[in-house]
Amino acid sequence: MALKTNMSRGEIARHTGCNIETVRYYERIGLLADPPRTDGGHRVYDTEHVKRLAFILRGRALGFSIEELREFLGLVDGGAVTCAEVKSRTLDHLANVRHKLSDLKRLEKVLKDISNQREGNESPDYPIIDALYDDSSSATSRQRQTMP
Amino acid sequence: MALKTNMSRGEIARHTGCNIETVRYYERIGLLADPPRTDGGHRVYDTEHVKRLAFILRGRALGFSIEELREFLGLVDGGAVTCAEVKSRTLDHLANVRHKLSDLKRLEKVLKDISNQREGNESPDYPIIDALYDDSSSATSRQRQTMP
DNA sequence: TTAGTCCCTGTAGTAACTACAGGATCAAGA
DNA sequence: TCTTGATCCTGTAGTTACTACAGGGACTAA
Repeated sequence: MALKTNMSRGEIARHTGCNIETVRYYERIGLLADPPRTDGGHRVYDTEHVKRLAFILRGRALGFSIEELREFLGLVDGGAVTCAEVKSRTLDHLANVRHKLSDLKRLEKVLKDISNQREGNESPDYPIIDALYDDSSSATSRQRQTMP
Repeated sequence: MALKTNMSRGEIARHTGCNIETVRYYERIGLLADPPRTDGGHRVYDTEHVKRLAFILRGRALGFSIEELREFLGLVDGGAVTCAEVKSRTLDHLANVRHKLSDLKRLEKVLKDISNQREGNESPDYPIIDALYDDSSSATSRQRQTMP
């Protein structure tokens, strides 16, 4: 369906499936720009706002912190970073994303195995934990989910 | 390297790369079991604790909520759920995981493109946002990242 | 023009950590 | 064995990322 323009705050919240208070929060902390208003003071959002909000929400669902998303969006907005910085940060993010990908793939496999096996038997110890655990994964090489 | 047993709280925190207070928090809310103690009252952790903690931390980094992780761990511990419930929840989680996978793959592709292109030029609008945005992704079909 | 729904702002609560204070325990070295 | 510095203990309070509520104003359909 085509995306309606000139939406209210409630409408973009409903469209993206988030709480209206979350939209408000992202505006307050500067992650979403303040949209124009009607004469009466009601906010009016366009498709760019919706896209940006949708991006933030999915990013959050994927475990990126607000500050990481601020950086992603900085790449878009052309913030006060140099070209070399953009490249270096992008590569950092890429490594991070690839780690998450491989973790998720292992988890997917285990869940698929469980749902295939399980119907009448009761094998008690699923390898779920092992799916996201390997001995080499100690500490420092991994990124944190939620900033300093 | 082989995993040391009988670790202190500080040691498992260091080994998994998390804050010592986080370990404490997970114990307080019952996500990690209370380990045995020394005569003096110091906690003593074994490899199972470490694995479980590592699992929780990665799960959190992937955007699963504490309650979702409690369910995953419930599958392991054989909580008070029926076999049919286990299956149904597993399938829910699987769908959720696959959504995250496809989102991450798109983000990976865009970041890779950026890091390949970008060196001297300045194409200003990266398709980052479009990577995690598609018009069909309205609201209700998506799972939330952080519980009711 | 009024009734109902939605939006406005400010403030306060919750989830998931994170930090700090003041004291006890532990392990290594003298 | 004693000391000393690092680490652990408990309790409490702060932070991040939302979420909820209250009291009043704007918008729209009848």
